[in-house]
Amino acid sequence: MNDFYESVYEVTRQVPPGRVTSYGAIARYLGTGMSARVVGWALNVCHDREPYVPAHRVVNRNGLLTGKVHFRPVSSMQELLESEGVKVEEDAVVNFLAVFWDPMTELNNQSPG
DNA sequence: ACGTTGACCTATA
DNA sequence: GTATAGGCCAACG
Repeated sequence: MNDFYESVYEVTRQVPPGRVTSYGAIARYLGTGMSARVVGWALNVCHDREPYVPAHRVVNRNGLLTGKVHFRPVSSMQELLESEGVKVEEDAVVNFLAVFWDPMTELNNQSPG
């Protein structure tokens, strides 16, 4: 698999439980060289990746579980998030701004507390 | 090789 | 805030 995909999974796995990030955030973190669409595709094939990729922790910039339709069962994505503490209503993350996790800000310059 | 589609984001009115 | 248009890259037909 291309290093690009691995990078996407790397960042996705970096997302802590109880938090969520957006495709664009991952794309931008990698270097905006690619589009957020490709990130989604990488996550689409994540079901075949070796380590477990918490793709359910990735939502669009609106916090909507647009990718839930690709989970089996479809409700697994929401159940997984809720199981981690992320409340979900109407296929949308509750308090998205609070649980929002940005790799380019969390990984680049981790606040010392 | 060409055209269409897709787990998206950004800019403009 | 809502609605419309463009860009980006990869995979499928």
